[in-house]
Amino acid sequence: MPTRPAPLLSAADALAQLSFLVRDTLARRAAEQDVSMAQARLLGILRDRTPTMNELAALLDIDKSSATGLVTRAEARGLVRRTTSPSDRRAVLVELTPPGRRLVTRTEQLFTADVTEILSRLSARDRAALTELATRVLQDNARQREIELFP
Amino acid sequence: MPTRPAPLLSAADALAQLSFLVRDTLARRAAEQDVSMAQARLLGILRDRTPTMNELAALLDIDKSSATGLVTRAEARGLVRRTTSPSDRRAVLVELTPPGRRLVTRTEQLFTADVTEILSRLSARDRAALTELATRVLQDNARQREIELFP
DNA sequence: TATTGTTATACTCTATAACTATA
DNA sequence: TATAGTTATAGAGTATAACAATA
Repeated sequence: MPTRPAPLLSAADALAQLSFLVRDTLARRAAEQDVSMAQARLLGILRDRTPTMNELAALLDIDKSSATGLVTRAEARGLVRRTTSPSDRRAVLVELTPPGRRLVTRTEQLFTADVTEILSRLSARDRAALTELATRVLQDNARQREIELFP
Repeated sequence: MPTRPAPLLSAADALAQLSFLVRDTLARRAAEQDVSMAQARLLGILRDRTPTMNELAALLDIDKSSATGLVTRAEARGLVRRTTSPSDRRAVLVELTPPGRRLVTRTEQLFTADVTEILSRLSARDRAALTELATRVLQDNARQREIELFP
């Protein structure tokens, strides 16, 4: 087992700065497609789910009235669509349209290439370790917030 | 050497979601002190500098008119103060007030405690590994962009 | 009565363009 | 003329509170 040098950043500083780096990378790719960060996040969530408006607000951690506006603007651009839930006529399901899905796919491909580049100096083992540790942290958090990390 | 289970998220997904988690955590603590994410970022930058309005806009990567509004709102809350540059009467210097500095310090302490909690399910070894890997990624990125990670 | 979603309203943050004061 | 900063304006994103429809 190789020993590692002591980190020069605290855990808090390292995670904060890494999050800014990742965020800026994603924001740049989203902006290339004329989509804001909030819209990109919305579309990313809808990639694998068709949540109700309430569930969507919980997943985005915003108020349901904010989710209404976000979805309305995305709908006006033809990226998502509203349907009425068959099981509860009060509930609204939100799903990607084909153009919305294409945009998500393109953004994802570009962002994945960016992350590959960002991690390119790590060994394959270290890349896997970083991904696995991040996933565990997210799983712990999702469990605590009682939301599903893997839909 | 213990083997790790294969991650259920891709590196891109894991880093994207982790960045949202960290950002939301910081935003929540800032909100507790009635400060937005943008205000918190502004105050954080002013912790170690007294830039001109122009330099501030560059550091925040926003338009100078946006910086004007940001500083005006922070000034109205007594968190920052404007002074005229002695060397150029057009230029405005922005600096923290004592209450602004106290707020920065408190927010930093709270955020550090949050990160400790977020990582609490990891072993000490895994926490150190995550911090060290994140730091290496940031160092690699800073080197490539010819920027100093540690100023 | 409780829940789901929308609307009305207000504030923050951001950008573009036009403007003032100084260099 | 050029630069530093502000103002006017507009749009996105967010929250709170009140509301309608459904359960």
